[in-house]
Amino acid sequence: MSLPHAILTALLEKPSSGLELTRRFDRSIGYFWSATHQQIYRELGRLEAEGHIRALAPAQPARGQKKSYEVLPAGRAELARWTAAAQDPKPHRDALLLRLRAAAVVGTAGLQADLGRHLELHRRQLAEYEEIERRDFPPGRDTAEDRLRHLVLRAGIDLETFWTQWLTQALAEVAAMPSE
Amino acid sequence: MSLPHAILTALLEKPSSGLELTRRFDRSIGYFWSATHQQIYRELGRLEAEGHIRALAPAQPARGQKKSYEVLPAGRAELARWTAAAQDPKPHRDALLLRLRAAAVVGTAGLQADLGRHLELHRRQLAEYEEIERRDFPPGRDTAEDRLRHLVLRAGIDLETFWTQWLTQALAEVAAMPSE
DNA sequence: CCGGACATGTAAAGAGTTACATGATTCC
DNA sequence: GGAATCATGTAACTCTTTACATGTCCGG
Repeated sequence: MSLPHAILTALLEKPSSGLELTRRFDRSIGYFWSATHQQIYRELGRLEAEGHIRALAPAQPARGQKKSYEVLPAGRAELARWTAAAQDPKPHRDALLLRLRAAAVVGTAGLQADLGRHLELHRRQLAEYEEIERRDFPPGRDTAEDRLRHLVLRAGIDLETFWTQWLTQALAEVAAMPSE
Repeated sequence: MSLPHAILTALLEKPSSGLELTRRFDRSIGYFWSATHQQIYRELGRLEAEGHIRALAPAQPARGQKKSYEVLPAGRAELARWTAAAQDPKPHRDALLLRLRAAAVVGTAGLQADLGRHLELHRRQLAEYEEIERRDFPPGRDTAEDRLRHLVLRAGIDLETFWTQWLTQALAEVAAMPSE
């Protein structure tokens, strides 16, 4: 149940329309909570019905018309409540690790190419995060908000760093094996 | 679409009944692909209908009767196909990172306790993985299967190590902030 | 006035979660 | 024979994904 809270956070950072939110979920927020435009429109409808957000610019709500939303006090309160509430971590699901375990049983034939592709994807993501860090978090700025957001970005950087290293090692191991 | 392949892998490692699989998904396999017993029974039914697995010990298939399954050649072939096929990584979803980003907007009040709880959970998971490494991967063993499974376990260990370090730093940062 | 980009949605299928139901076995 | 445990399963719900539908606006 995190999607509504992801949307509330995004709207508090900046009131937006559905499509603008979709774009921000393709970068920024989406790096750790992805969502498609269908999910976003549905959830915007629910949040409005619950009184957590409200449409700005009361143009006629026609189909091709842009509709922007802002967060109401009730929405901010709900987000604060959720942020502070205890939540158990969700169990992981990682298809790549599963595939390696499967490969231990059925053989590694054909696996190398996709491992290499994943390595390249993680390298690119890492480069993108590092670019964001250079741009948005130059040494010296020091508000509480900056430190928190930088911490989140550091998690992304460190995780991508881990995956590039792990995949490099995995590729070396798989390359050294008979294809069976 | 990875659950059937997780089950095929588990059944190839060792033919099992639904409940035995459920238990193994609570350790081992479940560390990177979790599943509940309801999912497992539903999927066992599908896999049997598709001819990928078959029930062993042809006792009458009554309700409280144990029913074990083994993988058929078609199931092994499907698993090999899936293992080698190119797959895009699924986008991440991490509620804790989202909460930190939300806290940058609504304040960090109440967050510390749950960060500490998560840190403790990750420490325990790390200790469990390290225990498994000591037990199952003593220096010297060197089959291809061992190396692959060890690689998967190392990913678990390194990820948990990352989270304990990251959470330690996050706690320090949050503790140093005014609660707003 | 038409094609493409912008913008908001609907429908249906798939995957995962939660709650509950039912029968068999074993131990007291 | 009653309670606890083992074992398999159903049902309902939520969340996510994929494909499609519809309307607006703007440039040429």
